Amino acid sequence: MRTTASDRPRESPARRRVLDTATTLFYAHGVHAVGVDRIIAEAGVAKATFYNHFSSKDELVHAYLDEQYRWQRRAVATLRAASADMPAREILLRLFDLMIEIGRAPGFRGCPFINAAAEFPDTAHPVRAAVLDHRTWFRTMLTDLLTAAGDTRPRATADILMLLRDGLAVGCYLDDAHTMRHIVRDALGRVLGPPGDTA
Amino acid sequence: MRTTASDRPRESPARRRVLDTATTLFYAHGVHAVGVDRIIAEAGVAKATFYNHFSSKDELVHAYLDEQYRWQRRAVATLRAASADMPAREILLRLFDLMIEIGRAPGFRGCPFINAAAEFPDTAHPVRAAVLDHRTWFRTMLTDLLTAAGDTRPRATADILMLLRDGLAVGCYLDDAHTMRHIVRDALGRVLGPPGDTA
DNA sequence: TCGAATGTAGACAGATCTGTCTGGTATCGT
DNA sequence: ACGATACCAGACAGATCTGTCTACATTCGA
Repeated sequence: MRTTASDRPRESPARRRVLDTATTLFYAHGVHAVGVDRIIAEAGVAKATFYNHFSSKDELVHAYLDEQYRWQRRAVATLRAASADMPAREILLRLFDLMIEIGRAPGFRGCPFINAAAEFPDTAHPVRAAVLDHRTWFRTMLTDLLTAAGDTRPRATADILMLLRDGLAVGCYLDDAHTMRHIVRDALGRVLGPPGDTA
Repeated sequence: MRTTASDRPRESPARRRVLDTATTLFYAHGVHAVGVDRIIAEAGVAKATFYNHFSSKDELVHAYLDEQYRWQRRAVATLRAASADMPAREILLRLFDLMIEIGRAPGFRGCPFINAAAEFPDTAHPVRAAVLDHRTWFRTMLTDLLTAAGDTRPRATADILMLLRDGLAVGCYLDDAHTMRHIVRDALGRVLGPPGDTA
């Protein structure tokens, strides 16, 4: 059973090019710094085509974040599938390793959701709703993993891991991304306690 | 000895109004979302006057961050002066309490430096240099406090506290700022270890 | 073969952006 | 009294912003 259709917008080569280009440009330069003209020029798409697929720039921004969300969920699903036979604590450590790996990659510019929120102050804006959705998902996933790992206060610990996650994203962008692995491992060790500890 | 003058730009009522207005607008809406026209209109200042005090909008942005930096150093200096007779660990806890208090205030929109960095990708831009200066200062201050508190690895711990600081700023903006106090206290307890512990 | 869908190219409107410039006014020290 | 300084008001240039529109080309299924 294919689930390509219905709820998600129709796929087309032009739409794909626009979304890919917008993703690159929005992330690299910020949303407000990139105009529609530049996006369609680099995507090689006519303006009418653009507005045929997206009713406004705001909708494109929302689609950009939606796709980021989708990628992250897929990445986490892949990680969990590949680590199915491992203890939950190990999966957690690998999750943070994965985030640091991403943060060390050239061109990393922080968390796209945090960055977008910095540019969209209106909490009623769909972009902010997308940011909240993403955060809720991530926090819930952390809580699940911590529960499976036997953490006695999984929700409290998940809130702390959210601090580390956000700090990791900012730190990889603004500080030395190479030292971040040690820092985060140290932090995780202190926050989670010694291995096998259920406190 | 007054140090009001020379190195810092000349003070004037018009300049003051411009900088205050820009601070409010830049922080509330983001730098790129606020134009010079709006700033001078709300500041009640002529355009020529604006460009007489600031050679460009970029310079105004830099002045905005510079002032934020100044405010934070003053706030920390005040805190340390008021807590001079307390153990360093207690000062650290109060420092984070202060940050959370700020983060809970209405209109809080995250760390102005992190937000500015999200809008300025060019690492060679003066704005990014200002962000780095601020981070270096803050990390150094944490290291000093941790050293005074008898932490055995003050630099490593300071790096972790940077994670918490950044996560705190993001979390107060995007999540429930009211629960952040408990979360951060919990995190500090785990990261710093039990009171009196020098590990 | 025809019509619908999808695409390109680009003019256009109306607003807003940064930065420059002219001209007039008020204040203040000397 | 006078010159310097600071300020206000606003026109202006040139670019760029979002979004709409016209006109035409291509593809493909019925």
